[in-house]
Amino acid sequence: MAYWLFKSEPDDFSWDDLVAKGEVGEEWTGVRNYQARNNMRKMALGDRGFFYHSVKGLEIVGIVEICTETHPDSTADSDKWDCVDVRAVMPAETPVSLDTIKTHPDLQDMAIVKQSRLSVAPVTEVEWAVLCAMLGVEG
DNA sequence: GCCAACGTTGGC
DNA sequence: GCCAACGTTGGC
Repeated sequence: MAYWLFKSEPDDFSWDDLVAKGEVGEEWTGVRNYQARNNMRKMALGDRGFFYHSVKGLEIVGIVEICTETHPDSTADSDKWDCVDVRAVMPAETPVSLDTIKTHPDLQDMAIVKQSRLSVAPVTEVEWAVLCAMLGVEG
């Protein structure tokens, strides 16, 4: 299984919005960046990810699961953009802030530190384990 | 194929 | 609200 990080502005689509969608989840639409799209193309059913609030909050607030295969983005006006559906698995017991991530020695290579604009990014197994422990959740 | 101009993202 | 970083566009 692979691990990922999804960023969203809470004013646009928040963790609570995803929780409200329940087991069915929601299409992760609107990605118009090739690198982020390519990351989504590598995702598989059952992969897990972090849900991060950008702009407002600046912290990881929950765990999501990829609940569809990659499929065309229904909101795109061309056929080159794909997405997956994600559903909320569990909230973070203790959200982890960007500031904390930036100061943790094991998390310096994360895209959120090095490439802040990438909205869908891969997470390594080590990063996953470290962050799950900090979040107070079972990876 | 290069690069300047422009638009968007996201932290501060 | 500002601005740095980055990606995309389009003229040459």
